Amino acid sequence: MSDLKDKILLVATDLFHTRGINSTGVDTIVAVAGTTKMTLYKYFTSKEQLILEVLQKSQQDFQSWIDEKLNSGSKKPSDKIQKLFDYIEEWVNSPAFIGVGFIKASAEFPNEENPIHQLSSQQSREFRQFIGKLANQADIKDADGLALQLSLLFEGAVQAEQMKRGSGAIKYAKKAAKILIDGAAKASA
Amino acid sequence: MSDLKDKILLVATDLFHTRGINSTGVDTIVAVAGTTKMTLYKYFTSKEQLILEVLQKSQQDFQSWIDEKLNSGSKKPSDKIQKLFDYIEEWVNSPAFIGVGFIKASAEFPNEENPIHQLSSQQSREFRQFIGKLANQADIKDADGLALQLSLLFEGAVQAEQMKRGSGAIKYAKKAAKILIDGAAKASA
DNA sequence: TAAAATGTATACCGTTCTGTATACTATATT
DNA sequence: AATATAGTATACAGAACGGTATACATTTTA
Repeated sequence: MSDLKDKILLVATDLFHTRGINSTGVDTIVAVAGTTKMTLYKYFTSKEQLILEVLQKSQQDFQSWIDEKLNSGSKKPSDKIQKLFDYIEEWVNSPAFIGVGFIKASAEFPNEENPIHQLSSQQSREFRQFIGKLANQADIKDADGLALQLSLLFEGAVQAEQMKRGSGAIKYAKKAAKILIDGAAKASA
Repeated sequence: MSDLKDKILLVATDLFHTRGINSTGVDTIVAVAGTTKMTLYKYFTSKEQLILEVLQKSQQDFQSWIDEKLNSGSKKPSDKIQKLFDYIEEWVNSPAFIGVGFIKASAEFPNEENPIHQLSSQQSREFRQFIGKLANQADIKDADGLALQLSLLFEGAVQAEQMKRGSGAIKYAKKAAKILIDGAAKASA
């Protein structure tokens, strides 16, 4: 992949998060990236395509990071789901954290027929299913139900953290998650 | 208050939620409201002012609705906080539900110096404090902590419900809320 | 060395955006 | 009847938007 395409993706990701997607013009993106519109439109057929690729790359990066963390720790399923929010807290508190793409994108593009909304919705669903798989392997009875609850905490905490950095939202989300997981584990015994 | 100002506020509220704030032009608003830009700018000094008033009115309406519900039921504090998510579920499942303004607005205006972001942030904080007051009256020990957790569930569920209507998110949020409330109540005994 | 690919620079097109100026009409109020 | 008030209709200014056309420079490849 070209260096410039990467640079454009990186810059766009940052600008979309700090200024909003609709409020960020392609002129601004190329200016910050140090290139021109001609180059941008060589790699991306449209601004919409650029947005979609930014969303995809962001989610892939996050998912890879989480996967690696989970694989480097305990292999026991019940440990894994317990550790999940510890890793999320670590990720949210890292300086590189700028938010979750699909949460913002679905707010800026509420129309369900919009491709950007559809991708956002799909990413949210996939992350919930990922949690569900962890819950299932940990032999939790209503794994899908717990996964939905944990994803609500996750999305709520990220939202809160974006509204005000250092709000401590993620810390309390983690505590809540542990209570819900323990409750669900007990119910399955 | 003028009929037309009310109508503009109503139409703007609806359009902002269904199409997004930045994606809704004042031309569209006045066209749907059946009036002209001259009239809009007689009542609102700018689009930003209109957005701020829409946010304020939306939150006031919601808060009034919740207050009334809580006052018409049991006066016992521990009942009140237990009932809170029942009312929220009723509200989310009502046909009139279109979302929570401050959640979307803070996503579209991420800059913390922006007045719209500031109002959104304040409204989120006020709602959390409202839950905290209920928790306090119910003699829950870490009332603020529980309030934060419940607000995360609230915001997460509304977010999820907006991504896909009928997702059942609010139902599971309610279950999670009951678990967290019971846990917090026990800890204070 | 010739040609192909990659990127830059810049001007531009058509559209849409917020916001305003101007002139006109209908309705109350005094 | 005279006058203020509320609203309409419409045109337009000035800027920003997404996207394209053209011409040129640089590097890679064959």
